[in-house]
Amino acid sequence: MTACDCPNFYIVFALNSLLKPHQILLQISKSLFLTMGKELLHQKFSHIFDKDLIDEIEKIGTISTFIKNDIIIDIDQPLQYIPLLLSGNIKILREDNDGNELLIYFLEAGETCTMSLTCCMGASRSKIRAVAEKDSSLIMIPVQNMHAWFHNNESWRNFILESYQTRFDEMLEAIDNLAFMKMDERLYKYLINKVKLHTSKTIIAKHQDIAEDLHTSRVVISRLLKQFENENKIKLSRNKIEVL
Amino acid sequence: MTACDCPNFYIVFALNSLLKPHQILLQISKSLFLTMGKELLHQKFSHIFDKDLIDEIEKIGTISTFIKNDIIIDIDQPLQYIPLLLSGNIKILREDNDGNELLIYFLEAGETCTMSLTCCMGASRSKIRAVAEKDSSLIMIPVQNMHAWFHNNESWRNFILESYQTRFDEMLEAIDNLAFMKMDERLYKYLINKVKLHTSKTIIAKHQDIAEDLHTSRVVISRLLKQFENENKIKLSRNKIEVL
DNA sequence: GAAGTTTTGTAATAAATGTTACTTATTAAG
DNA sequence: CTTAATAAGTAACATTTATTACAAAACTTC
Repeated sequence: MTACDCPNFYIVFALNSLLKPHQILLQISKSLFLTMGKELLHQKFSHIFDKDLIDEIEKIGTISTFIKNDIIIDIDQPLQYIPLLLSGNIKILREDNDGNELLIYFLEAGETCTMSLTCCMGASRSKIRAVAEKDSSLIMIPVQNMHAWFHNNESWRNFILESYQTRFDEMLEAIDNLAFMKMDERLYKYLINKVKLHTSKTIIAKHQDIAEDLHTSRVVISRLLKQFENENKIKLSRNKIEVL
Repeated sequence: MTACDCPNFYIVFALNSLLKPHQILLQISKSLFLTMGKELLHQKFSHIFDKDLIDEIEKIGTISTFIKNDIIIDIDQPLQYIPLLLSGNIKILREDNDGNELLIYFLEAGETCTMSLTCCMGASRSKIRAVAEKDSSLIMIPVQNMHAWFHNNESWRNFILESYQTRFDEMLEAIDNLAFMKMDERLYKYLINKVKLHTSKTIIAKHQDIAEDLHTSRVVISRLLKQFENENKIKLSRNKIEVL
């Protein structure tokens, strides 16, 4: 009997990463898992895609799940699927030759990664790294379908164009941040952004992690965070930042 | 008799800018002017668009010319036309609230400004400034046509997608430059880029202009250029940099 | 709860970039 | 040719960010 024939089996979240002790395996039925995914697909995308397309995505797409910090797509990895984000958040990072990282933007549920669009179009490899910011679920669409839909489905075409536009704006914002803002402003904006994204005043992160996202050093971040605390903008504790 | 009825009249380059003494008015016939534009359209775009589309562009598009340093599109300006670059080069700049500029990328003949695509799609205003880097000619397509073609012409659709991809890559490169490179590297890359673009080893520019493109101060550029000269990478004179 | 590990705090210093102020060179205009 | 305007050179200093080094605090593990 294969896993597929069994109505109840363990869905192991994030098969492509090592599980850490605190990461609990959930015992759910495969059908429940798929139902949840489809539910999310309808919820997040039914106002974007027409009925027929939703049905086709449901039929063709495969659902993948990732836990926090999983690498979803890495740099230079060839892309055969377009991901639609059903739940969670994904951060899109750039890396230089020396391994320095920089956060470019976040993806939220109901969005796609435009980078993967450009890669799939040009049959090239990923230029960015996508990392799960929270536990996340995706529905993956094979490139062939994506191409076909682009030529025969208007709602898909509009979705792609709107995605490009959103991402373009975010890239411009990333450029503005780097070119015109000092590190303290960049950090504060980063904190506010995180708070919005997680709809919680409390950010769970180490100074080191933040330093990597902003491509600076841990000491710089600690220094600035302490300064923010003195200005009563935030409250610091180990692994935790509360934005006031 | 209006200008249009006259077979020979002065085409004033860059009607939207003040002419400087050295800028010569060319006396050419209107029909020659249009013929040249159409010739360029065929030359630069016939391998991109199908025959029918070229014909339609020829019929619908209006040709505009700009001289060096003309502002073609400014920030917050509403966009009703998509420009296709027939000849010359255009630089795309970003500006912050304090008026600081930053060069994002250059456009070459045969390309379009993807920014204007995103703006036209969303019926929003320009987020960037486009400045003629050389004397340039454009063919302008009204937004309505652009929309229609997107839905019924595959070569146009592919052109748009490829434009997005090119521009995306260039935005990523701009981000890399800002995030990972020091000013000396950024400046050297800028010089090399200019040399390639103008297919000439000699760059005609003031240190102040370069400083603005890279969003730094004139003194910093002068210092670094002098350093490059000492390293025999370039040769400096007033308003001129020769790359060796 | 002792020992080890991880995270944060902080000072001292270095390097990169930005600013000010002034001089010198080059070109343009009369 | 002289004067004025513009561009470039340069020194001194300020600010921002990066680096190094180490100590203190907060958690983990046994």
